Amino acid sequence: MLTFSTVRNPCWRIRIGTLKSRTQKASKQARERERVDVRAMEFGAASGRSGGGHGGGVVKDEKRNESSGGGDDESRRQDEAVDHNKVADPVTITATSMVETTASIASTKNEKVGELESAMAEMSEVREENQRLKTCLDRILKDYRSLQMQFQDIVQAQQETKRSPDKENNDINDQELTEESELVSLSLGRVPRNPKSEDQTRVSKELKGEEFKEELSLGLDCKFETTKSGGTGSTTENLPIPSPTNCSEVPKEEAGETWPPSNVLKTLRDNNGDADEVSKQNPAKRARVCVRARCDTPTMNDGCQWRKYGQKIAKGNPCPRAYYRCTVAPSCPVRKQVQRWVEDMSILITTYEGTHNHPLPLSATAIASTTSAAASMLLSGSSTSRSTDLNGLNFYLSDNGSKAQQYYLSNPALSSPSPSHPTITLDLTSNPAVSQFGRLINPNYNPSRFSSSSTTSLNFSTSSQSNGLSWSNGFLSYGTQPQSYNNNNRNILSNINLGKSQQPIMEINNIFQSYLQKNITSTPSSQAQVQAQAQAQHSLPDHTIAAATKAITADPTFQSALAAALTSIIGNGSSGIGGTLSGNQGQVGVGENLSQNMKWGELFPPPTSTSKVNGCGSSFLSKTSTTAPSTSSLMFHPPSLPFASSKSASASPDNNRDNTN
DNA sequence: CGACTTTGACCTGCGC
DNA sequence: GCGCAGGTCAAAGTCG
Repeated sequence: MLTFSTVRNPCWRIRIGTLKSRTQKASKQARERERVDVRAMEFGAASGRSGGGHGGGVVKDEKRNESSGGGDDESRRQDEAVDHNKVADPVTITATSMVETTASIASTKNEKVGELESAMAEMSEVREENQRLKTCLDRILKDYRSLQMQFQDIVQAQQETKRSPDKENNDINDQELTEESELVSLSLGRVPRNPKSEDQTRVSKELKGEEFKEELSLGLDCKFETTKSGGTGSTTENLPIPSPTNCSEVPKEEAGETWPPSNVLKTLRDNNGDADEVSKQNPAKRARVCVRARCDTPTMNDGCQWRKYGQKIAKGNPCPRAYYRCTVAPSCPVRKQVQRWVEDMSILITTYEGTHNHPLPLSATAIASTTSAAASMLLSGSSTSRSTDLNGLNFYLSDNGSKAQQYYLSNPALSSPSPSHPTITLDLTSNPAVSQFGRLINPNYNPSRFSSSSTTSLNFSTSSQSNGLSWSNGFLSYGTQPQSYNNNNRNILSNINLGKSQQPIMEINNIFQSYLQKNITSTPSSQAQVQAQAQAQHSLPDHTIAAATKAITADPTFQSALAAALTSIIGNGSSGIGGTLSGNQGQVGVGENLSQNMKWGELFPPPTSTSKVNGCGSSFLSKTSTTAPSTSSLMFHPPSLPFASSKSASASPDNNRDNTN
């Protein structure tokens, strides 16, 4: 399974290679020494026999010096001995030199043997470590499989439980659930498979249960975007949904038709009014997601492969706007525009348009999921001011610029410049967490240049306000308020290290945030909850992990939501939980996910109580700390796993290209 | 030589 | 209808 040849960590390869080369070098040197020694002995014997063959000895010495490079102490000693032979008794001197030579040979051999032994010891250490890793891997795999089985059992049980009452409204529910299944992949930023496929159908049926609806709503907060009527979200019913399609991340097949390339548009335009009709019906397909992030490279590395097809000086900005199109798939309609912000050249504005019609690279799913969520909010909003609590996420939509929080930069030129292009801007520039996100989307990003943040884990934070993820004046922003209980809770999961890409961290983090916000934004059901929240601000940092674990374990709903997210992350085309919930089209293999297959059972044991959702959040909050987020982190994998994080954003193959754009 | 970038020309939508 | 600005095309140039 895991052998030297399959070790992915380049450091290991280097180490092993060094060991090998060192060992080979040592043995080679020892062999050469032996050869030289043999020659010296032969020479000594010959000279002893002949008693006067110096001329031949000199010639040999010259040759030997040439062959040994002339820098060898032994050779020098032998030369000296030979020279001495010229004046002293040849037999005595030869014997002496032989003794000396033998002694030096012995010492040299001892040295080399020592070197070899140490190298061998190192090798054996590596082997042992390899063995340990194998064991660890096996254990993780075992855990993963058992969890997979448990999850399937639970799903089947719920399916059976809910099947009978659902039969009455089967048709309606099927339709709704198909929509929900679409939504699953939306916020995860992945391209789902054909909704007609078995997995999707299965998901649809599984999602009939109320719990699943809630699970999804916890973490996958984009669901309201395509809910036409009577959706699952409490506040979605009254929202004017401009279109059943999403703008940026809705899969093409499911959205019916999205953002075609210009040539397609041209073709459609030529075919009389069909395209116009479609565009009228689906104005949202032109929605854009604008990501503003500090970036010291020409473009952000968002994991996708882009080809520049144009550049233009836009009005009001001396910096040219570059146009890129996604080249991961030839027919991918996604385009992006990249432009420096005129007021701060260190800020890069990247505007995404369209939906990828291909599996996203792992490193691309982070930004895709983020933009997806943002786009969905954009589409769900309207021009009127509104505050809405959607499944725990509290969004604020307003046209009133005065309501924008001070940290959220607002540039009217950037937000919704055109009615046909409603734009949402993700402002990732005003927050220490932004530096982390900036690192995520751009491995060359230097946070120290822009931020004083020193956290070591991805901190994709939200505001500490109850509505941590704020929408204001067209800007979806991640808060920068001083830390409070929410902030600290957030940081617990912010520091979860899945040992692979940072993208899953974001997804889990988002879900966790959603969960927290759901609990926080909802009116505390009791005074105890209020007190718990207040206490959370004064609790100790040591409690963070325990508190998080407790909260997670105490709340089956959150567990399920987290499980759903994880399975979607881990998931691939298999028939397991991943295949059930993920639309990742199998782009992530099981092997690559091994590091993510954390010991779920250990970390999140089955709930032992019948805690309710809201209460759980408070209990969790009451145990969390107010100190720096870096004080604790939940590691889902052994830190020494060398095969982790091999596919982080920094490893994206298009880094360089993007950086040179 | 293929992939990619550059850049001027062209197309389209929108406001006046 | 005209002009402007955004967006796209495609030939030429560049690079590995």
